[in-house]
Amino acid sequence: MKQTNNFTFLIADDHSIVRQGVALLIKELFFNAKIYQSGTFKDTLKILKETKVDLLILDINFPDGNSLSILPETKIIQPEIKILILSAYDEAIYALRYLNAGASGYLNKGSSEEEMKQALKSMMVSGKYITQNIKDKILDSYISKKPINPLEQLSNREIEVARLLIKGYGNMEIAEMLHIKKSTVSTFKNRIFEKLEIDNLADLIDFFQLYN
Amino acid sequence: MKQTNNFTFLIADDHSIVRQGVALLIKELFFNAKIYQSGTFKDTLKILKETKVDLLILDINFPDGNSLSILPETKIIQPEIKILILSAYDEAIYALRYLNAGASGYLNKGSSEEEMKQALKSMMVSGKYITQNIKDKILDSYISKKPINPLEQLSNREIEVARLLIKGYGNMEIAEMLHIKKSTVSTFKNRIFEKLEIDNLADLIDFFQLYN
DNA sequence: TTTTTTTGTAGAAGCAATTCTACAATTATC
DNA sequence: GATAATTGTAGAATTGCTTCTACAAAAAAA
Repeated sequence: MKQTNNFTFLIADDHSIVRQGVALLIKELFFNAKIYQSGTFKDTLKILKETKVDLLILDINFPDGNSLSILPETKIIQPEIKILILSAYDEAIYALRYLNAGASGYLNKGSSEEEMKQALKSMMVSGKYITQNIKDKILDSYISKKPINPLEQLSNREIEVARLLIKGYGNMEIAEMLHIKKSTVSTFKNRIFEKLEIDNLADLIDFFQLYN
Repeated sequence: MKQTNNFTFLIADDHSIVRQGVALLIKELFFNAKIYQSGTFKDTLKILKETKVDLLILDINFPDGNSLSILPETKIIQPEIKILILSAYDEAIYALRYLNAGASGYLNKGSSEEEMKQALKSMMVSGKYITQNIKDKILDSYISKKPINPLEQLSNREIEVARLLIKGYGNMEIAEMLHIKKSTVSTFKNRIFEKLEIDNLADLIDFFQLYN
């Protein structure tokens, strides 16, 4: 059954097909919805300044700069706005960051149509949408008191090693630079990976790009 | 003005919103269109085997393995099929590869709705769609023979391996995925590094971030 | 249309990285 | 103040990765 409420949506994504797809979904759920679209950072802020928006649907890979920095700006312009993050990554790591920065929902692009509709409804009704997966993460973070920035878990020496690793140095090179044995470097690498719950260099590089 | 022809489309993309968006676009242009959708490699081939499809719209980042290898298979099953590649990356390097492998059109996800409609119409009318941008690339590549983008130096298989490497997969995993020996993966890794004049994964990731 | 280069593949030997175990020193926690 | 957890360090065994060599097929160059 279609809602008759007069909500206003802004879809911020640089891919017009994605915008079209989301718009279609919204129309199916909210009959009278006003839907705005923007493909750039600039346009997004422009629309936000001009028009009161109920729900901003924001793509995580925004072209000009990272979408993380839009969040605080958006909240300043429209403190009441609800923000649903649309992400191409399934990594729940990213979710916490965005939720912390002011978003109140996080949705993966790979989700089914049903999940998406659920997310949209949930955002409009209860103002938030968080999957069980992410809820678990948040709980974990409370229980274990792990910092939101996972890199804070690393000890000084671990950070030191991690920095050299992401620059592309091998274990032996790092051992020489830090005047320790290569087996020690391996141990550190292992501990770093364990703490961040990853198992390869590419993910470590991602982490440093995101959180550093 | 709407066409009345009875075309069949298959949209292969792992993101349902994208599929919805494309489907909407097609419906606007081709009134009676039959539209199939698939979210995996397997489904795509299954549908192709069962149903005659006029136009396959294929996402470049298909989850299970690379979409490049679907092209020859598709052409074997349905030699008459037209293929339009949908890419999230800037056309640059990839377009030529895919056109060479049997695609007859290449479209960026960031294109405007108008461009997309143009592409779809063009695919159905003339059987191909290539932007001026790509035409220029083709010309350039004929004239200068020198790739502007260093990644163009890599062969198809090398690109394939490189993309798995930057996702963090190890040699053995890649060997399994591509059904080759791990020593072969090592050889490829070496050739990739040589061609790009680098010697570690971190630099490879940088390269892909810059040029891709 | 030969000749040369590139591409896709792999075996074997050697080298590097990981895993498992360990331990003392520091730092938290109870 | 005593007990537990974390940190910095390393050896040995194993596993994974690189290097060097090789070869056939395809593509490009001469």
